[in-house]
Amino acid sequence: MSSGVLTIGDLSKATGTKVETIRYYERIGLLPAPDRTSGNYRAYGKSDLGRLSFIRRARDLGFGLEQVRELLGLSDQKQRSCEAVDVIARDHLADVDRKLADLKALRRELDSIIRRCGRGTIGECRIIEALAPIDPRH
Amino acid sequence: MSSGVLTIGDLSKATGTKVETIRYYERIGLLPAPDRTSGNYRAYGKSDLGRLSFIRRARDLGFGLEQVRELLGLSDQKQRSCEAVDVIARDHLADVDRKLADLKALRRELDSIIRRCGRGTIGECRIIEALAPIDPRH
DNA sequence: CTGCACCCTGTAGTAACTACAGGGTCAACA
DNA sequence: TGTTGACCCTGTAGTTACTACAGGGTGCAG
Repeated sequence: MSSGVLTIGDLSKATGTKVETIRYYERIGLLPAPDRTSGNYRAYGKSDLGRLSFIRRARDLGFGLEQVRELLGLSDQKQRSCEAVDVIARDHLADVDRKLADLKALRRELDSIIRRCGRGTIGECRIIEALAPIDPRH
Repeated sequence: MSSGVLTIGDLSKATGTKVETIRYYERIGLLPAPDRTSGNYRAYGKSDLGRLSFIRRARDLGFGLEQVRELLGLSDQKQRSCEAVDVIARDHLADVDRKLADLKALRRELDSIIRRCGRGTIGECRIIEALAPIDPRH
């Protein structure tokens, strides 16, 4: 495969995405169906690489596929849709902050359990009682 | 339903868990099968509430169901040597620390997106380009 | 010309729920 | 007493975001 043409395997290696996942993204319309070679192989270009990189990165940041689709749509129509992107990102940030706080709390609890445990107070490892406040969230 | 007995709906409300999810947890053995009333309703107690609270909290923090199962095992096997418990707990602590680092990094990214996007001049929003570096991760 | 790595389609499996369908139970209210 | 209406039951099938085959074709190196 010469010049700027990439196989699905090239895309896979370049982005760290499994080949099956790339085909899946095509199936659900996140990636456009590429041209085919004479042997029916998918022939990708540079723009496909960029688009897939974006998808992977957004997924890595915890955006759902529908959110990614929305973000891609916003960038496809090169209008001033910055506000919409901002809303999506802010929404996600709030979620991350909540998880961060919870995780810090869990870390503290786990750490104190380890300290109690290490000192040999057998039978006092009450992890559930420590970690399951009756306080319901959501 | 009088005294300390809770219906599945009570548990659902108290923990923010869907009724179907509670039954699912029972099916896969995360929650013990509770006693039944004369009308075949599930009758839960306080300890079930605590256990479910813990499961939800751990799930919310990104632990998989198998990890949750292991964490629950920490508290169930109280007669176990403290040293063994300590090893498992430390392992989970490492896991928590990794998640914390990931989330912090994610938070930074999102925050920078929002700052560039929300405050930036409309029409200079290059979020998609910013999010899709040719640099492949993983 | 024969391996072998790679590609193709299609289907089915995974985790962790979530949503019905079709029916039973229970407390309240007229 | 009867009848709503909210709640419960089991069982099955759908969802999200992949992942893993099965069964077969392509392309290049030796």
